[in-house]
Amino acid sequence: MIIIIIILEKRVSLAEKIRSMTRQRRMILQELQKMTTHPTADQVYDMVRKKLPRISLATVYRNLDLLAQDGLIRKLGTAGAQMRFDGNPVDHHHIRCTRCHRVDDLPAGTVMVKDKGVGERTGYRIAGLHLEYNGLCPECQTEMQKTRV
Amino acid sequence: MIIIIIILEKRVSLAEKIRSMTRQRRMILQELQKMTTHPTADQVYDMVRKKLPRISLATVYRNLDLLAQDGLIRKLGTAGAQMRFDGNPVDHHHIRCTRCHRVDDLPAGTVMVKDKGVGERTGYRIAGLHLEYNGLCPECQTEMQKTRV
DNA sequence: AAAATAATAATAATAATTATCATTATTAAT
DNA sequence: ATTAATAATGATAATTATTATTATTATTTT
Repeated sequence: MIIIIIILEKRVSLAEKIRSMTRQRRMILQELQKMTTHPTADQVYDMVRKKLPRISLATVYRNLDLLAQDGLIRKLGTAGAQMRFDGNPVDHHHIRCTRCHRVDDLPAGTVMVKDKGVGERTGYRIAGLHLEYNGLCPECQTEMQKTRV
Repeated sequence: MIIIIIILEKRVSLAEKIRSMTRQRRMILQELQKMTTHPTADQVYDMVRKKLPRISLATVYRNLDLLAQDGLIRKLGTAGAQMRFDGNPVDHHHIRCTRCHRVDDLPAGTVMVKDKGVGERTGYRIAGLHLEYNGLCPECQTEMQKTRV
């Protein structure tokens, strides 16, 4: 008689893991959806604290991140990253790798931005614009393939 | 007899103040112009240190900032700022005030981005793009007028 | 040459974000 | 339902990038 014992490191689930919607997470989402000001994490914290006074700032940061991962909210801009500098002051656009964070130039003429009355519609006195693509760079694409099963 | 004495807080020059090009500033500019990698401040620091071993990281930060102010180099992205979150996950663009840093939505249909073969030309697997205008918001425009002489 | 101004190097301070970890809550298994 | 396993939280420490401070050195102006 042969007995095979398999010990799994983790419990296995065939279905995709669904994140549990905790009171805190729900409240953060609710409050953020009410605001149209594109708040910072500590501004969200201040709002949520009125409803859940014992919530921690770390919980707010963690959940904002998870909610963004799940596509329920968005992070703005390319902030969070470290500042980068370009020795070429002539207007041009960039593309940034989501994995290794390297930044490349977009060849001139690759993109065309056409706007009509941004200043008029927003009331802003326009100074400039910033356009950045993001994706997986060639090197990281091959790296990803190696890692795949 | 009336004697009027005017004591100026600063020496006054009719011409625009021209920043002196120090050895350190020149070297930072030179090295940055050689690099096409859009380096971070500490990467510039590492390069420049090979030539000027006694230079300080703070000097690198300071001069990168001044060089950007003078338009000789560029800062990338909207980093440096604090991360902001948007409760609306639907694709749309933004405009940010350079003075008070508030962020507003751009009304749908204000901007059209047309690109041809970004993936093909760069080798990246494109995931998305981020477009952000910047300028002076209505409130800051009036504030600026008040401050004017 | 002397006085005034500006820039630097070294380092301390700040501020935003992330990591740690004991405790509590939630989910799954028996 | 009870127990075991997993995940999330709150509190706080740690980290990291950047900015501020300051005594000293360099550069300009008078």
